[in-house]
Amino acid sequence: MSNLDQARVASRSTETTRAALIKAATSVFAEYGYDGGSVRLITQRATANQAAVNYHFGGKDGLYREVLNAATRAFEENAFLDAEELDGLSPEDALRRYLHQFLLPLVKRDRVSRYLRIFAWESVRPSVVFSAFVAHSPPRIFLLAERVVRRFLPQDASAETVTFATLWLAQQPMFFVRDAERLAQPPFSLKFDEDALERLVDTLARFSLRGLGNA
Amino acid sequence: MSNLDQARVASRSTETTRAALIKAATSVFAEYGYDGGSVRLITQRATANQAAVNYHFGGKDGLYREVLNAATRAFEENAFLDAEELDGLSPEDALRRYLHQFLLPLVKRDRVSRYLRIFAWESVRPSVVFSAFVAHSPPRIFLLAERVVRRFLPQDASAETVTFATLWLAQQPMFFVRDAERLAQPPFSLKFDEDALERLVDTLARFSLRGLGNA
DNA sequence: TTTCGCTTCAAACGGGCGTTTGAATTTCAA
DNA sequence: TTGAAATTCAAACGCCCGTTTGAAGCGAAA
Repeated sequence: MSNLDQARVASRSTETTRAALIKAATSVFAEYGYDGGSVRLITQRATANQAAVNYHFGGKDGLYREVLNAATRAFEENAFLDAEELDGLSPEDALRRYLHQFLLPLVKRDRVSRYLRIFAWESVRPSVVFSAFVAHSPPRIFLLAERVVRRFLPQDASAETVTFATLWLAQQPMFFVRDAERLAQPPFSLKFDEDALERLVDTLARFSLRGLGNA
Repeated sequence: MSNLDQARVASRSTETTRAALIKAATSVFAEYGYDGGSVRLITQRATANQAAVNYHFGGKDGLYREVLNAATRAFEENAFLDAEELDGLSPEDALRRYLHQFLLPLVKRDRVSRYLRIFAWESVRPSVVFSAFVAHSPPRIFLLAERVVRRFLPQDASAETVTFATLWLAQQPMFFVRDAERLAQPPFSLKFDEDALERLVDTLARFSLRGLGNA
């Protein structure tokens, strides 16, 4: 495998192609998930040849790992949410902030939003690539939900309860992020402008905090 | 199309094949969803020829519609949950009963459980077949969540709020039903026996009713 | 300018999918 | 028993997928 050697003396063209492929792959995987996103569509958006994916990344999975690496890096740089910042807030505000940040993809289409959508896809049906990836080094973003949940649970809560609650909280915003396009159409017809986003944050935060009982 | 004529004078063998295909399709679609379930696997489980699906049902989509019809019929016969029974309960008990019935597939593998799993799949990424099917006649099961939710919301709640809340409640149990196998493995390792089911119902009902705030 | 290694490219490969085909088989009324 | 209709069957078709191939293009060192 001379890929590493190639990278060391990479020409500008090489880096251009690699970057274009990673960028295109990020948007395609965010839209369709790993299994649903095709190499042909990625290379088409990157105006690159189909074989380029295999040449530069060893395959579709290698390209995806590169995207996941970039996402992990972004989250480690707290581009999404600072764990320490969370601790400085009250439990209620921490929950609210978590939901708000996670629902941002509904109105913004920046880089972090695409990463969040990819994670939302993986929370539905994890690809083998992703499973192997998180088995090696669990992404920080997954620990944020647990961090928020623990603020509410008693110290002596069982591991099962913590797992239930963490999975539960993590699912709250993911559904809306993943299915934004579908929810925009009948029979739901939900339009997500910034006001609707705030109302959704309100609703989810209220339900998450106090449930339907005090709605 | 002489399919209708054929059906009218169908031999016993015809009905046997049709029934075997529908039964096999129900289990395959419950396991893998519509897109993920292949005709080859269905016909293999039914010990039928691949072409039989097209001959008897006009295609994979026709077979799926047949399964959806059977599911709709089962739910209309209140095999899952009686809408009037719900109204007889307190809001809290109605919610609890809704969650319990919806989580039953975690420990039972009967016919209704398979139907529920199919709906859980469709709640993630609806197939075009399903979308067209529910556009024609929305299945009763989808109205149950709204029925439960309305008990908690004020009379003058906006349509958007009702939609938010209904989608929210419907998602609560679906995640666990859909991903039962995955959650049974590391890193979650959740074992769903009947006791764990009760604890999960407890947790979800508590969160849904009173949120994390009073956990 | 020639040469050599990196990169691009169009084309094809192999495999899974739903579907179609046409012949063989079974069924059942005449 | 015969003959036509209904059903089954193995095989192939066409499509999309990720990947491989080998030649062509390109840039920089000799």
